[in-house]
Amino acid sequence: MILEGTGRMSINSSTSLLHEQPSWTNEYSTCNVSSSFFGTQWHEIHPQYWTKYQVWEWLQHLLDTNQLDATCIPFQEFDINGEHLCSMTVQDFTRAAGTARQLLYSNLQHLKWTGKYTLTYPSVMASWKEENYLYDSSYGSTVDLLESKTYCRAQISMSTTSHQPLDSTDMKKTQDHPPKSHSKKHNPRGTHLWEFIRDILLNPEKNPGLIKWEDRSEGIFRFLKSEAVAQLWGKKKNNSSMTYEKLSRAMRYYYKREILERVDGRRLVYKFGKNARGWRENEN
DNA sequence: CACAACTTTCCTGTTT
DNA sequence: TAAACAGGAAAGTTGT
Repeated sequence: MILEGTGRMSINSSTSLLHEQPSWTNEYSTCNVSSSFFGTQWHEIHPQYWTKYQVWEWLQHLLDTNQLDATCIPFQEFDINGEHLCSMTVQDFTRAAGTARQLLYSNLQHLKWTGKYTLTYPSVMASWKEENYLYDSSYGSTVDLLESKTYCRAQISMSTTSHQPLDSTDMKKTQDHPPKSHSKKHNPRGTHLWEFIRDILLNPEKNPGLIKWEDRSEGIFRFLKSEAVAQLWGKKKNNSSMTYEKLSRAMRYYYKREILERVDGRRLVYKFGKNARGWRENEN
């Protein structure tokens, strides 16, 4: 709706669409959703209504499409139906889902979030595209993002007993360092680009496959929908002409400041540097 | 108003 | 060939 059909720019990079889809949108044709054990396949219905078997299918699908070893997911923790699965909190996932918790949680949130389930493959993909491109109605303003982030953070901090505020935009540290005369640093327009990117990564509920962790512990991530992220960034800055071209120039300036490190040879891949804060799972 | 921080915009050239 | 990547240069925005 926003730019569809204007022909001026593609919201998505075509390479992302064709080859680098988010893990959970990977080719259905290759994911051997063979089972119609209960008449429907797991991706055709809302997770809420999955049987235990379909929960298992979903897990298996994630393993397959992400080329993960089965040991990444403790299947015994998921001997549950969809209703139970959907009631799991971030804490539950942190406890139960092993190293794949981030993937499982964000994927499930996405599936719950899209809320469109049809019976044909093309329709499924169409709804995916729609959701992922026309995110604005539910994505709303970045206020939504921040509010949701805050909520997510609250849950995370409860579950990890972390006392470290992950965010540097909403609130300032109050105890660590002796406060300067001014508690806030110079921070034009509220949030810096790298914080904006970080917050998308940390906010699975509102990250419909825009950016994905490549290596969570190393802080390596990849843009899946580069132009969509740029549009969102532009929205935050009230700049409708933002593009990935321009956004990426700002990203490159971060190399010198060591907020980002170069990742050579891989397009759309960046890595947080020593001066980027708040992205680690157990920071501080 | 000046200034600094942080982009944003534009551009030319290179790489994938 | 189209997208990305690289940076230089300069203009724009915003908080102090």
